[in-house]
Amino acid sequence: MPPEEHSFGSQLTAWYRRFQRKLPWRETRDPYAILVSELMLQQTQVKTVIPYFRRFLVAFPDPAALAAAEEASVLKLWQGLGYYRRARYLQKAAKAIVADHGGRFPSTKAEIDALPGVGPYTSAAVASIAFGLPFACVDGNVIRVISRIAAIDEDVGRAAVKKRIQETAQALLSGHEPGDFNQAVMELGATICTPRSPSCLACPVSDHCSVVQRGLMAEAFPVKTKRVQPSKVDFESLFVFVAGESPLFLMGRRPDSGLMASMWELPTRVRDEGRPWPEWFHGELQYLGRLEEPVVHRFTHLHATYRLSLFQAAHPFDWRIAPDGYADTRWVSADDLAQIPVTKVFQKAMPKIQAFLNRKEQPCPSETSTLPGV
DNA sequence: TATTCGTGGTA
DNA sequence: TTACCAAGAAT
Repeated sequence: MPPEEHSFGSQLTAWYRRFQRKLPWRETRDPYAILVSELMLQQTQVKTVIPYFRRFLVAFPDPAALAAAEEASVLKLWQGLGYYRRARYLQKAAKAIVADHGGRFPSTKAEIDALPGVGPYTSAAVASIAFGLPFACVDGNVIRVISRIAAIDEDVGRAAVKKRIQETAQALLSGHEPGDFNQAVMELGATICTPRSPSCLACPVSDHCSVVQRGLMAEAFPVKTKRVQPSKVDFESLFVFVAGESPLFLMGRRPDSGLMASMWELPTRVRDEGRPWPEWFHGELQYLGRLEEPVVHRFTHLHATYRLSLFQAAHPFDWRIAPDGYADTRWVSADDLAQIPVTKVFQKAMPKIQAFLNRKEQPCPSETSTLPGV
């Protein structure tokens, strides 16, 4: 039986259909495009994702195109978006769609759920948005909205509380168009029922909200336990270059698992004063100096500082630093940088290196080097 | 269940 | 400056 006109779901979906933001992934029902958007949107803000989404679909318009691509070219399009394993999962999913489903996107909840990188949220989102299947998705927005609607004052990190939120969302979805309902809850969380300073006066479902009805503070919900403090780590990095018409410098490809997997960066290791760089270091290189200020970068679980030392080599040489675990190393030119996926830390470091070299070369402007930008 | 995965925005 | 968090999943 259909829900009442003034029910939570009816009022919310009506609001959504009228006031929803115009977003690129809302202009298609192609399940592959929806999947791409959902993988990109994991822990990542809408505004950040939009240009990445457009570029990605131009380069890889369907699962077959993505499945056939070089991994490096996939990571290149993901460069700067973070959580790079998502890019690898997405390509794995495309390969699975080609291999296991003949290139046709699977249309059942169980099959979607089995795709790499697809968890409870993404599975429900794709199933509901692309196929109209009645599964409520629960992301950070939904947790916030439901915890306020129901005034849930228990820690949402607990499994039992998450289950309650999931079940509440599922019950509220009943009888409504699943894709619109799910997106409506998230849209409400993103634009009205925000973490701080929510706009309760503009909320289309405040009549149904326990927090509003009881005069509670919306910002007190959801209840979360505090996070662990990020640890601090000092790194030291090398910029080793060979001058010339087309200058080259050394880069390493990180291992295919762990932090920034498979991304390229300047040769870097955990700082250990007193430990010399390997033997090849001696004789081959001319020391140019080090950057005065380290490059600082904050990850979610790590606060990192990178101290950079600069060297010049007469010729490219065989470089081995296997003990520090690079999957590959290369002498890179400016043209190469357009192809190689690099970390944000590298992008932060390059201008500082350029500035250092420019200062050093000022006495000889005629020899001004043309080191590549990022 | 807890940790490990990036980066950008906000107060 | 720090803390928090954003359309989470894998291990």
